[in-house]
Amino acid sequence: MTNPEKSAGVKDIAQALKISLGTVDRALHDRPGVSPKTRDLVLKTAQQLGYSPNLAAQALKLNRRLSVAAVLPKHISHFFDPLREGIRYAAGAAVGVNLSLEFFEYPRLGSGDIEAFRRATQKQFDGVIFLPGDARKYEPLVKKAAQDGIATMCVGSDAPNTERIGSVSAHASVSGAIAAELLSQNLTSKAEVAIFTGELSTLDHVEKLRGFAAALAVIAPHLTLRPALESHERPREAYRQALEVMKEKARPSGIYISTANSMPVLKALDELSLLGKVKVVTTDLFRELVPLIESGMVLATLYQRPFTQGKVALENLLLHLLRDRKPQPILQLAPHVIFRTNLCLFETRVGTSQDEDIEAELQTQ
Amino acid sequence: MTNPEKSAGVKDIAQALKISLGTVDRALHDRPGVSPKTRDLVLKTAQQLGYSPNLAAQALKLNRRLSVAAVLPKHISHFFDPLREGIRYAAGAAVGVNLSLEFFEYPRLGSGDIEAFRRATQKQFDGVIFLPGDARKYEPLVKKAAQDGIATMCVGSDAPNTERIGSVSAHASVSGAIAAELLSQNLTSKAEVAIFTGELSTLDHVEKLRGFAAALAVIAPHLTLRPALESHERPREAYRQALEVMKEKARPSGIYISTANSMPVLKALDELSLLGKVKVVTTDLFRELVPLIESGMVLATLYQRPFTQGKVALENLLLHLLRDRKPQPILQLAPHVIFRTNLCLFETRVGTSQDEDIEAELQTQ
DNA sequence: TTGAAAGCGATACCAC
DNA sequence: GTGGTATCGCTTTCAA
Repeated sequence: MTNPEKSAGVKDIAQALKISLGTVDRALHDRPGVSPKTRDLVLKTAQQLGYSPNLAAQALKLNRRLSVAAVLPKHISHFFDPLREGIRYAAGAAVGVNLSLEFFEYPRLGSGDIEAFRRATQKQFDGVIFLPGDARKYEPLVKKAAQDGIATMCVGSDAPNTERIGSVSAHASVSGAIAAELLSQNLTSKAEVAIFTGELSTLDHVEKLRGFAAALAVIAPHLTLRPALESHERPREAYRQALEVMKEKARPSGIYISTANSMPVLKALDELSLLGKVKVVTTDLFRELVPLIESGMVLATLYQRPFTQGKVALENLLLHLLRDRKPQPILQLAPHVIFRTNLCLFETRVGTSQDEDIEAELQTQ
Repeated sequence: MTNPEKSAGVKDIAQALKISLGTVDRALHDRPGVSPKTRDLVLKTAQQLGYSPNLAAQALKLNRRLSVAAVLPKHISHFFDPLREGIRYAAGAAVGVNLSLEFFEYPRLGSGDIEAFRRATQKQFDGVIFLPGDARKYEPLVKKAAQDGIATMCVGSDAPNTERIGSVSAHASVSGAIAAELLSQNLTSKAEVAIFTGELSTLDHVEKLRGFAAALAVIAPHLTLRPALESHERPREAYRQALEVMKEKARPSGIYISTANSMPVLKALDELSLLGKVKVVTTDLFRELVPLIESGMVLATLYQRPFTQGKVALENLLLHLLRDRKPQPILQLAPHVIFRTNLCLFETRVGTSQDEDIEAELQTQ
């Protein structure tokens, strides 16, 4: 039994067994060129002595250098800017790796994303972080990347059943379910509710719809759900649809907007003088939304924590790249429910958050 | 201009200037024994070359060893166990430090806490993480610790205007305000609401009361607040008070329990067949609460993220101890609002979460 | 004021 | 199969 204050290193094991450092190293790492007997002996004494490798020394010697690409859209910037910052933050916090990070941008989901991904995977990066819009389209590309030895990590949404090494996103169906619960709490009598979504080919949006509908059915039988309104992320379309549906005599009393593209809908409501009369739950947080939440015109918004998503995505990618390649971790973050009363904790980040805001970002991550 | 792929090190600077490594190091670290001229020259070229120190090498050479104590109560375990785990997690993730962590325990807040803190600060730790119950009583102790060169970090609550190097807690007044908003959403007509609190000498509890009352006044003028009920964390007392107040003819329609000690109150409600009829918002999450949230008997609970609190507390303490001692960061985490619909994301941790649950912990941190 | 060199702990290469 | 040893980049001590 040695000094328990100081954890043992390879040297200690070698001394204890009167063998060389090289042998100890080989045994510990299951490398060829060591007899089974000595291997077991080393492993056992390592256990006994409480061996734990000095990570700093390990990192120094190995001198790993990794290159990672992040392929993300420019829009919507209030979501992807903090996400990128989360990635940068995690990159800065990474110790013992010489990490080179390259960002690839494309205008928006569905326009140039596949091409950007292809461009990124052609340069031999060690890992690529990307947002799978239409997941099906990425299947062959991710497969090819995996064959080329490029680890791919989904962020913002998932591409299930592909060779990606993991994914990080806000839990979509739970987001939808929370929206349903909030509306049910605020609409006590029989009423109709509507959901405005973006693109039902995006897994994330289907899941939100699913979660919303399911929760309504279970906990709010007094609320009936209208057919989902798909705006395809086009503001005009969303505005038109909102005007149309809200002008009806039997208009919905509650609305869930499951995409960040909520302003057109809110504008329509405003013009019809329905803001505040109709209960609205939105998604994400951005500058224009702030006064609406503060004044109670919007009941709540479901914050998808883009900074944390980016941070966690890179952290896990590095874990995969540096340590043993484990089975795919599918992380689904708990969305933050932002009301007018806790808005202040998130408000610092509504602008494209810069520099000093990192402290604040960390506070609510 | 050198290869931009690889960031420059001390060696590169030395070579560029044809001076020795020692001089470069002295200049970079503003150590004595270097002429102002060469110092500036080194600093300038460091800038030009994009010098960034190899943290692994730095850590290896410095071989810092730090000792940290965490002084926390045994009860309530569903809060402090995950908090301790968060501390352990951060300790495990710390690279380049030989960290020795020692836990001090005492039965509960107010019984043995001061003594435990004193015991911990007598052994010369580099840092101490503790929960300031009655903050006033800690003032002289924290001052003494600071004089002895021990960095103290508050967790769970804060001890303002003391020499602690920082604090991490859930934002208390916002917690109270959210509770008010939830009740106001669920009680639309004129009604009374009650708040059950623990100890009004604890800053955290006063703040929750403050936030609750303030938000009620602003956004829910139709709700009137009864005088706060202080249980002093005694279950019997809470139960008695609950029975008494809920038996009245003009009983409250909404209840906010701002302490984890909510079961006695819920038991009283159950016995009076008021569960589900009275709107209840609780604090924290533990096994017994789960079915009540699932069934809608409890509207929501405000989760104070103990794991994250512990993790962040140690992370910041280490930051202070290793890097430059910065001004005190007061971190107030955004509490998670847990409804029946997002309960599933938090449920994994209701037992005293063990081993494998870390992944889940991280998911919702 | 500056230079040279030893070593932190783990790894990998080359002898034997 | 095993032992010795140079090396990663930085800090620090000792000489000059």
